[in-house]
Amino acid sequence: MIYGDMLTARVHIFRALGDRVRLEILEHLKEKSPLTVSTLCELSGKEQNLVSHHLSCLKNCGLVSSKKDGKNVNYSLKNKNIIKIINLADKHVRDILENVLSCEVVKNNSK
Amino acid sequence: MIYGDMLTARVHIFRALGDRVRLEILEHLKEKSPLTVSTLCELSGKEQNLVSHHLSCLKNCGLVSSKKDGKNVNYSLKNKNIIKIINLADKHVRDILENVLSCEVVKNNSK
DNA sequence: AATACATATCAACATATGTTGATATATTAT
DNA sequence: ATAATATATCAACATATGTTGATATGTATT
Repeated sequence: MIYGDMLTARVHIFRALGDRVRLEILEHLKEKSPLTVSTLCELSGKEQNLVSHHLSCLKNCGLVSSKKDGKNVNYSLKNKNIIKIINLADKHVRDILENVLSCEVVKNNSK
Repeated sequence: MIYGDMLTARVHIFRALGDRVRLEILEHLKEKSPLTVSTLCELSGKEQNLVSHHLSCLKNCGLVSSKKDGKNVNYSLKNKNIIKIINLADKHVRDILENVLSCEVVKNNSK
């Protein structure tokens, strides 16, 4: 069986990923890294304090890294692993959609 | 940019994974599938209503499947993709640990 | 039919979490 | 030094979520 600490870490990672605003931030960083906080605010249309708050969560969970540059702070995806996790989640969603679409009952009715 | 629906689906999947009890259930199902609700209760030491509740969440999110067998209900992991996602999360945790351990400052101090 | 067993569901409560507004900190420019 | 900009943090509120206890549903057994 798995260690309690690893389980806790798993929970934290998935919780960090289980928020719309944070996923949007990651999506922007996936398209272009690094980005400043204010740029992320513009792109997401969210308030600065909210974006900062979520960025600190993402950073605590090791999903993004930050580097100070003057009065700006540049955020980047921590590594490619995060993209893999998100892609697998997307694949899962698509697989489930396929299951639904392959339902025989629906298939027959829709003919 | 990603579609809103896909983003919502992502959030749901990660939220479903971001709970200790649900991850424990998945861990048990990873070791052995299928398992009945009562067996999962014994293994996890949780109440039946709680386990049922979380199983319905896991099922809604397509992470487990169920099959009725008399008065029992057998639950299984939906597919191998879920194991991959969990493994990637674990890898991420380990990667972060490695980052911490490779910190030069700490290295020098601990010599 | 009555009972026991397995599972699901509901209401209520406690807690965690996201959001907002205000404010603090730090850096650059005037 | 002062003002302006960028970011972080805090308290307070609203909402979502997990948990618990009670109950309902469905199946097998006697």
